Amino acid sequence: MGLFSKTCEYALRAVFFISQKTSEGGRVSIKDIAIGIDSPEHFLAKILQDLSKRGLVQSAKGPNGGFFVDEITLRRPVAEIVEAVDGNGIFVGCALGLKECSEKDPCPLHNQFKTIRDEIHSLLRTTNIGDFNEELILGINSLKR
Amino acid sequence: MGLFSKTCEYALRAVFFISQKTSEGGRVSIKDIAIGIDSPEHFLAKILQDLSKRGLVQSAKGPNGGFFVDEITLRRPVAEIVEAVDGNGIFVGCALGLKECSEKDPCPLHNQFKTIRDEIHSLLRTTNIGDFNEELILGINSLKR
DNA sequence: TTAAATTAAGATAAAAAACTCTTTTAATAT
DNA sequence: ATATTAAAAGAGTTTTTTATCTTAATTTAA
Repeated sequence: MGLFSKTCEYALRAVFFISQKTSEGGRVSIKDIAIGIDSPEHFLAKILQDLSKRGLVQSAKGPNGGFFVDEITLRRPVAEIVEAVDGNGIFVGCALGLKECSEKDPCPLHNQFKTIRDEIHSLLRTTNIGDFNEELILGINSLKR
Repeated sequence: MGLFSKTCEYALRAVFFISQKTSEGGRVSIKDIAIGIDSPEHFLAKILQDLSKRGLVQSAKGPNGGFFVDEITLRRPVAEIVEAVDGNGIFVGCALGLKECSEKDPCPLHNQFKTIRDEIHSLLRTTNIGDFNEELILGINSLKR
């Protein structure tokens, strides 16, 4: 098991990909995204549909249509994608799955994991969707394999 | 989604529970463990069967039988339970699910998450199964709800 | 105004994870 | 020896996640 669900992994890779390809204008099709991030096309379509509804990517139908990200989206934090897909469990949940785990009534791992969760949260809140465009264009970062 | 699978959450809670109940001797039955950590009994039985094979808990059949942990197990790191159940993906995998993500060919989140993974790993390597016995007995820590 | 391109939506399928139930095996105590 | 207790093992079900396929709805351009 990874940190995120498979759906969320695809979502993140797809949004980074779209961001990189369209931050200067243009559109990119589901097909090209699926190839670009090595994901199942139809499954990805579903995921992007959902992100599109939430405004975490933009889309246009018809010829010359496709997905893209606008200025504002570029500056939204990566945390919003994770939260849209996987919920906030990774930021606030209990490591041992207890519903009522808290400062007051903690599980054995509560304090240690609180720190780690907070780090994950702040990391994802402070990095934005468009933050990797350059590295991706330069080929320093990878989104497939 | 939590950090660990549900199976792993049950495993951790169960082992902490058994440790607490038996570190001074005695046995505890699956039924009592299931009640004590609020988990499905038969499902937990499977999980403990597996942990028992791997020596991460001890078991005895028959009257006065049940599960327990011996001296050595008390001092084994919690990481071994996680690894036995969920594998090492949480310690070494890529946040975006890429197989070949590495220092050389990193995904956009590689460096940030490397740090976090390492923290999780070292946290779980340095805390041992028996480390919470006192807190559990005193009721400072909780394993259900 | 029609054909082509492209996402949206819906229905279904396959795989994995979570959970249940029944039978067998082993140990103990009487 | 036998009955009883408790885990081990096996088979099966349900739910969730992941993936596929088909059709509908929009948009554009000729």
